[in-house]
Formats: sequence, C-alpha cells, structure tokens
Amino acid sequence: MLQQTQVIKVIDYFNNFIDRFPTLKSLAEAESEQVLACWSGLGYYNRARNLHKTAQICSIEHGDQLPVDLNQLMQLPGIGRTTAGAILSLASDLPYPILDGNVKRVMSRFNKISDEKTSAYNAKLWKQVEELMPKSHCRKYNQALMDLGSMICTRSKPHCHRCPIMKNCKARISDQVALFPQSNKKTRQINKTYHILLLVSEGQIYIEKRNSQSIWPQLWFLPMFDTEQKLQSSNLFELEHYTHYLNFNIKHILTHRKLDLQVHCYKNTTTIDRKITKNKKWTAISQYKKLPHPTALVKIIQNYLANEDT
DNA sequence: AAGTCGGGGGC
DNA sequence: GCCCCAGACTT
Repeated sequence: MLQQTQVIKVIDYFNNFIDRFPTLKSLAEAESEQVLACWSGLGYYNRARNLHKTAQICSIEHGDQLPVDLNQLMQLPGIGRTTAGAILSLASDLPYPILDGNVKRVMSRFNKISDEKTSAYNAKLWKQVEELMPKSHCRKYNQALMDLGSMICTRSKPHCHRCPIMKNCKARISDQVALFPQSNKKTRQINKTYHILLLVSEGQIYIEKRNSQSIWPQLWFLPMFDTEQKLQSSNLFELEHYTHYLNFNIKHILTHRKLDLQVHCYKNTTTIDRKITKNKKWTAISQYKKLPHPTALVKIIQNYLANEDT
C-alpha cells in the first residue's frame, strides 16, 4: 500500500484491510473482487492484484509465510528491491537497504548525486545506500533513514539546521541543497475525452466491469465511450425508454492523462428487467460504494444524483 | 529506456 | 498548475 502512496492516506486502508484479511492465508483464500473492493480509492490497483497473487504463491510454496530471502522475495509479484529490502530489514532486522522516494532524496543530497539518465542515477543511489548500510540495528537504521527524508530532508524547505548528518552532507557543505535532487523528467499529459452513460432507474444505477485494455482495467464503473455517437447508438440499454435529464462534466487527472469525462444522465421511472450477468449489473448507489472502482469519481456522481433527488 | 498506473498533498 | 509521494511492471 505504501508504494507511491503517502502514509497518511494508507492508514485507514491498512487497518480495514488487516481486519478483513488478518492472515496471509485468509488473503490467499479470498475472492479477487473482495480484495479489490478493499483497495477501492487507493489507486494503482495492480498492487492489490499482485498482493493477492503473492499471498497465494506464499501459501502454496512457502507454507503460508513470506520467504526470508532477497531473491525469493523479489520474484514475488509486486515486490521489487525496495519492498524486499523493507521486509527483510524492518521485519527481520537484516542488513538490506531501501531506496524509496525519501531515501533517494537523502542520498542525492548527502553525496550530491545527480545524473542525466534515470537508470544511471538510480544505480548510483543504490550503490551509495548499500555502502552506508550498517550490519546491525538494521531495522532502526532504515526506519530512521526514511523518517529523516520525510521529516527533515524534505523536498522543499528542508530543515538542515536540525539534521543529524548535516556535517557530512555534501550538498549542505557546498550550500547547494536546493539543487538536489534534480527534478524528474515530465511525461506530458495527454488530453482525452470520454462520454459516460449514467442510467438511473428506481434508485439504482447501471454499471459494468471494464475490460483489460483501457484505464481502470477490470474495475466496475459506468459505461464509457470514446464518442457521443457510440454512446447514443449503444442499444444495450434501450435508451428509448429513458428520458435524458442532465449532462455534467468531470475533469479527472491521472499521472499521464487529463480526462474530460462528459456524463450523460438518463432516467426511467418504470419497472425494467434488471438482468445481472457476470460483468454487468444494476446496483444501488450505496452498494456501488463497496465495489472496486475509481472512488474519486463516485463522490462527484453521488453529489449530482443527490441534487437531482431533492 | 520509456510508458503505465490513481489519488492526493504541498506550494 | 506543477511536482512528488514508503515503486513495480510491461513494452
């Protein structure tokens, strides 16, 4: 959960997740849908799928436990070198370094490491953090290094006057702290418009499971179309029985894409045949909240629905 | 080596 | 608005 996600955001999800899946075995035996639902709103949903797979692999191959071995850990889906190092050092107090975003920043400043190319930059950072790694007190050392990065050696306005290693920090010595680390190259965001169909009937909304190809793969959401024509011509929902009553617009930003989501709302007060299939169904908005989906959009949609009802 | 994947906080 | 965050995986 902590991969590319700040601690404050994770805490509630973590507690809920541990309540729901208290052991590795219980996670391994869970349905994928339930695991994803517990992840709903946290983002990077492949992390949930990988965690689930890892639990299943460890359940079968490692006797319901994580292996205490760097290479074996790194072969598990979703566990790279940093996460493997975190497991070994924090759980077992073994001398394996971590290179997360915080430690990267500390290392970059401490030894004035910079490079044009990302791969060479990361290699230098790993080498540096390996050389500094002590053979004892590994748990406390790694935790302290991350805390140093998150609380003292912050990205902007670092608190160098309170830093315990300021005397040996090359960036500090040369008064160049602000120059490190170099800002990352930006991947430009591509604008994309989608047309979304919101069907409301007797307090329920229609949702479907997305395919594996596009964004939000295999999550439940309202039907999305590339063009308004495709939305209009989707006879799946017998649009002639519905009354169009509202359009609204949602701007949603992903890491690599700016989405302009145009929501087309249709209402129907008569009873309809609500078929539930594997990948399509009707659901009350309250139930919708418990499904795997991009929740940032659910709040907005719920607000519009609430306003319409009153 | 570059692209992909969410959502949110800081400034 | 831009950058980054307790990164890893795919192409």
